[in-house]
Amino acid sequence: MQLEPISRANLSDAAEAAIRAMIVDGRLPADQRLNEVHLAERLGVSRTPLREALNRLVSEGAVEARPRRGYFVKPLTLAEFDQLYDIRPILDPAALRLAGLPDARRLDRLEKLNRAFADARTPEDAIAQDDAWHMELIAACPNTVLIDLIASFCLRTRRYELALMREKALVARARDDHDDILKALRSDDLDAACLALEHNMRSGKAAIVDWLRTRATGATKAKRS
Amino acid sequence: MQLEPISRANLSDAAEAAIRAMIVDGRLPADQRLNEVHLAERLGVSRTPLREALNRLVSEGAVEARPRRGYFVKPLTLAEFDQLYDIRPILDPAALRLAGLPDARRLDRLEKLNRAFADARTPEDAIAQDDAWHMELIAACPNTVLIDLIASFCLRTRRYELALMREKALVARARDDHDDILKALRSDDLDAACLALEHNMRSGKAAIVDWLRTRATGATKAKRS
DNA sequence: CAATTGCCTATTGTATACAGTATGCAATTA
DNA sequence: TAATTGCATACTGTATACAATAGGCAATTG
Repeated sequence: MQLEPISRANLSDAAEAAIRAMIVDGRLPADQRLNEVHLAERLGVSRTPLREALNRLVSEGAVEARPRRGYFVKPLTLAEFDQLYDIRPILDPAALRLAGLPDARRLDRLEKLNRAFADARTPEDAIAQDDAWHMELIAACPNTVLIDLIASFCLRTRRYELALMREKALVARARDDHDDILKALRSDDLDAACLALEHNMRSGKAAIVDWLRTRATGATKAKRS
Repeated sequence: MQLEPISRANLSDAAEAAIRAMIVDGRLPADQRLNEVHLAERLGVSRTPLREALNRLVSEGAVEARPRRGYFVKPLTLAEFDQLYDIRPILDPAALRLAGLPDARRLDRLEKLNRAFADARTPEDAIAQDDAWHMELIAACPNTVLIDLIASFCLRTRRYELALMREKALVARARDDHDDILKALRSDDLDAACLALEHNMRSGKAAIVDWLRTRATGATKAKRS
């Protein structure tokens, strides 16, 4: 018989997930100082696993560490977003090229994921489905380092995408983009698929850039944790 | 007057650097278990900063963490190297393209660095100069996330390059590669420079792959820390 | 009154103590 | 003798105690 090993929870991982969720959905606003003692109390863990969690979030880019000053929620900036989204259209098509044309089973899964994406009720769900779609697209890529790298970029861009999705529903356009990519793949045209993928990432970027531009920058005053 | 702020040492950073050095130069062999208590004693720090250092090395890819089992020196594998070096020729030319043609001052610095590279006495020095050359080449790239990413790949590939350089001196070929890139840049031909850069990375890869293949894999038995 | 300096407090950096788990060995049983 | 089980031990995961530093406030001085 086949059993999943029961998850013996690890406090650092739990804290990391909890803090990331609070940052992503805005309960911890930009530039918020993260007081170790208060935050540890609120999460019901000690400072040791909390600090491990914070350090991982630093390497993920969600939190900034100023030595001997503390940890702060990294604000969303047009500059960072611009840079993150200039990298994805480099990485993703390269991964797809290495993956080659997907087999029939994967194509079916991609169509199913795209429908789930279109039907998503919440922004959180939509982004999760979109990420899942893109990861499935390149799942056959033999370069796992590249796959991990792309996955880490998914996490890093999530805050931006969520902030946008809260205001605008851009799912329809992205779903059509995905359909275009699938169509090219079904005609065994890898080059066209890569181009469409690049276009998908760049147009997604343009939408968020517009939104960040119109938004009054800053204005989120830091309060105590 | 201009003063450097004196470095108020941070034990985590110091430990991180010390452990990385020991891994890179082989004092800590592959698959070596890193006992927290022993290693902390040897470095003269407590377990807390040591663990922070180890966790950072994990995200750098030099160390592997098995939950509740401990930390281990990640062995060099052909598979990982293959993947790392398939990514650099994607990232570096993209960064160069974003950076555009370098100005005269940067070209001069590049030639100077290339001479220092050719004159390097030790493998460590040669690799440091090579990395410096590549980072200088893309220094004008406005995408700092991409630059940081490439820098992190430099660190991750360093162990492989050092292992190779210890046996073979491949500096001459790489120096000529660099010269080719510079020549293209001086003729204002960005496309040709990007192509030459890609070739430089791929041929470097081929050399190390050959070496890893001929080497008897494994054979480095793990001992206590 | 402005500027500087010294002290106080809050907070991070580090060390250590405690708890729980994985691994190896010995004892036991068939 | 082989297999299994219980136990001892060493190690990681977590909590907490201690040390050191940064920032603010007040006192002092010109």
